[in-house]
Amino acid sequence: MIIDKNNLKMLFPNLEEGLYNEILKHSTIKEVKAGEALLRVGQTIRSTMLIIDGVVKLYREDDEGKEFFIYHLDAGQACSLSMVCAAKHETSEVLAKALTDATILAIPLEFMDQWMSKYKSWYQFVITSYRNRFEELLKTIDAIAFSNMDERLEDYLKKQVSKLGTNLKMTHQDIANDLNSSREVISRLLKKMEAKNWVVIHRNSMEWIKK
Amino acid sequence: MIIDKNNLKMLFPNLEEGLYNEILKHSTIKEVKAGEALLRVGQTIRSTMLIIDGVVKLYREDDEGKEFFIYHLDAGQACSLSMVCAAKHETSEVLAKALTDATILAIPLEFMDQWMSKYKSWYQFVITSYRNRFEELLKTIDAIAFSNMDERLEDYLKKQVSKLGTNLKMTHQDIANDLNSSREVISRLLKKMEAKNWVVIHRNSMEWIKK
DNA sequence: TGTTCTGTGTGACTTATATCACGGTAGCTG
DNA sequence: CAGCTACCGTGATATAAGTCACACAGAACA
Repeated sequence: MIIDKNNLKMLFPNLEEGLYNEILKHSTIKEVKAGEALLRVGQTIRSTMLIIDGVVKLYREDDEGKEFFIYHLDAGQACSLSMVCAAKHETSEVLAKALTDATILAIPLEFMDQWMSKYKSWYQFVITSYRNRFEELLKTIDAIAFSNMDERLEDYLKKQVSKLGTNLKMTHQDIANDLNSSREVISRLLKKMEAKNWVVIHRNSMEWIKK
Repeated sequence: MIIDKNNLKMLFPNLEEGLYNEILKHSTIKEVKAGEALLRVGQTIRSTMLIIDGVVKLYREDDEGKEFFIYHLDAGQACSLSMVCAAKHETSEVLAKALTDATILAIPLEFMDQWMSKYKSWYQFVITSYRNRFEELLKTIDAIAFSNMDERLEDYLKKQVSKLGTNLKMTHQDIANDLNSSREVISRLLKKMEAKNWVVIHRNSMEWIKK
């Protein structure tokens, strides 16, 4: 994928002219295949990552390696954690996996500090990213603290639909893993949703038909 | 409480000289009584808050007003959310309550932007605050996603002890509210902990004796 | 001093979710 | 096509947590 100033402007509007040039000059492009991890727990972060294309999923891991889905990142967003960590030369607390094939712009960490004082628009962008990610985390907490599995499943599917369209290619086991539940539970809940005409279940996929 | 440059330096080390002066010049001091709310959900945030003295508890609220405890803020820390929100003139997503009597330094939001580009130490401080708060949130998610109530209760009590000492003046109902559980459940779990000699239960209080 | 209130303890029961055990089936692969 | 494997459905059962009902005890107060 070729990235020029124009598509950078489309994805990240409101940055200063000079900043677009610097980004293009200093960043490297990473192509990631769907399913691949682009950041692992414990990995040292050496660059800030901007999502150019595709969707990335962020996970929290427990001691036994169970992966709990926390939120999505779309094109035009930045991995906030990579920004905080990068600024402090620290390691990742999360696992990031490409949901679709994805293109990532990696900006070496030394520019974080530099641009922060040089470009007001960069500072605004970073702060806004943080706020948005923080809010996502709070919503995740709401879901697990206050909602039952049926609501959480509904939310989860709606989010997937908003990223990938109504035809969801995933198994019940996949969903169970993301929600830290079990296949049987998800199967039963999906059946109930099918009875309510929210979804049509196939093998290895399903179709979300609820408006 | 009188705040001068010296105690500011003690609480927030590594800031630039000029920045301490600016903080003292432009901020106002707020005294809050234990139990009082210093920030409500939906409230517009007009200043960034630094904790000078005391302990503050942050909560997430659901639609029916149930309060779910997320983390503590100590003296020397900043309310990250007040920083993000302040920078964008937005409203609060959380409820902040004083756990003890507390002293807060409120810095009008216009200085956020200014100092960010003027003082590298301020930028570092803000970024570090974020990272730390983000990590707290992730730990909170771990707890509710991966742990049972007994572990969560233990964690919770240990945190309280680290803030307030081993003599905890709170009712079982208070704890149940913070953990979004019910009094009976907490009562039973505490009984089990007492049997293991982790805690001695009194009326309206308990003593944590586990090392 | 007795009365009231608030906090606590506990058994019985309900509910949500997890786990176990299995049987069935779609789709691939040789 | 046979046979295999991954996925799905479902009853039975287990477990954690929430709810209900009520008894009781210490503190507060009149």
